[in-house]
Amino acid sequence: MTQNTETTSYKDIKRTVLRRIRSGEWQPDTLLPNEQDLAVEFSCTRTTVNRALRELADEGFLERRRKAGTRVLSAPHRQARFTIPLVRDEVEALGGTYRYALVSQQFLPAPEWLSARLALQTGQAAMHVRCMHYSGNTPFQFEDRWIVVDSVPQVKDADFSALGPNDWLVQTVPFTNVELTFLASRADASAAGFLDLPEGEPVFTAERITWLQDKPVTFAKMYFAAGYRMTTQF
Amino acid sequence: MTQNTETTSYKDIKRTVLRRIRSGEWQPDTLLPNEQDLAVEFSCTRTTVNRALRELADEGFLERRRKAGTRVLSAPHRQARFTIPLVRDEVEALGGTYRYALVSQQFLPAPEWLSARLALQTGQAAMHVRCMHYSGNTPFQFEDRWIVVDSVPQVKDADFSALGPNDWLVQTVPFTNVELTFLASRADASAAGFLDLPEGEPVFTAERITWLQDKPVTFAKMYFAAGYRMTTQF
DNA sequence: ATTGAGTTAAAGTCTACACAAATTGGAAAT
DNA sequence: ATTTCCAATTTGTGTAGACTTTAACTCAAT
Repeated sequence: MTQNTETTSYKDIKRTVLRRIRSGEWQPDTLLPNEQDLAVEFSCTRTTVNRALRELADEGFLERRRKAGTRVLSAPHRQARFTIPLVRDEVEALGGTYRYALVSQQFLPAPEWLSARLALQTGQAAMHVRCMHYSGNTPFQFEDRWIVVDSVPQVKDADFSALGPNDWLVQTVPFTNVELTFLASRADASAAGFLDLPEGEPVFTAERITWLQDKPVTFAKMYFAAGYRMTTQF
Repeated sequence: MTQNTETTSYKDIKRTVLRRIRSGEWQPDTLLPNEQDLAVEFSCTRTTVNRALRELADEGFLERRRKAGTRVLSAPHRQARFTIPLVRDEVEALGGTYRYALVSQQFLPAPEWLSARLALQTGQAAMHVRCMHYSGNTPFQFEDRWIVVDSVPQVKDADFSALGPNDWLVQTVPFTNVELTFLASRADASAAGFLDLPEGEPVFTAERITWLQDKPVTFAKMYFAAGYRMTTQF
């Protein structure tokens, strides 16, 4: 491997700047030297410094303003990134064998709460799908999903007995907007039954609404098995 | 071709590419034209195309590999970004008036579960702080935090009656690593009391562990009030 | 004091080019 | 049929320089 001496890449600069921030050399609110000066210090072009600082700002460490310069941001403005994995990937990442099972699938007029939530006409047709995701024989996630028939007419001919509704949707309809919500909910009778836990138990829950342009496509509520934790490091 | 010749910024390219993905013109798994060809199409340099595609890849829309090219990612591999706000900011963003209250503050040897979790010596000294965050007079969050004295000796003289431990830590110690976990837990007697909800109720909970280099600094468990939802759109 | 206009420093972006690094796909060797 | 190796392609990153946009600052006029 070729160790290029003295080449300062934007990654080196990022590392160095981060180190100075973390060591306290550049405290929060400190104004950094301008790009040109840093370019001289690191003996590279301003372009390279620019990229390094731009990315650090993007990652929430710095704040940059034209003419005002670049300053160190107080820590807690940071952002966290979570990967939203497919259930299958998540199960397999944990060393399990993924298994899917359809629970029920039927046409229904959209219930009132759903119509309100997705801004549907009252009584618009919807496909209601409930299914389970297992890791081996252990329940992993119970999914309760509504698909708006007007937005996805093909769903009338869909069969979710082998292919999960999420996979089917991904293959079938593109989407433009997603709203993802996490909350702690209480296991109702059916979720408790499928996830094999006592009714009323706290359940980590994700709600996902997907739109295609302005048209709501699907609303999904996913109940995770007991003990589920969503973790990220940064 | 209604290609506008006035502006060919990387933002225009991002917009156009996104539109093509969303319109279905470039379905998931589609291989995009290479940078050089796109540069010709947009009549700009490859550098500009590179920046546009790089950012889109960063945002989770594309996957790029040398020699293999750039392809559209199937949707669910996407990442979601959550801003981790300060409680104060969150309360104020919801239109409330933030209020802080210290519940208790005392030195204790770290309990076993904490020593295990943070890889401490058994019986290492710790500062245990419990406090409340209110929106007006409505409970918003109950915080239960441990601070490792060895890592933050100044904590011996800290007074958390006016300034919250998180704000104090941010001002006092830098940190290098954070692990953030979300889960649904069951309100124990004290959390239930402070948050004004029945014992055993599901509570959306965040755990945050912070390190300085290899040294664990603090472990915080934050219990949110009933009905709390963490939402993101993308 | 307050307002307003001009100056100017700093970041933002683009061009044009060069070389580096990865990795695919195929040819050659086994 | 399989493995090894090479070349071609594509993205990754850097240099050098120019022009643009924003907004902090200054100073004069109200």
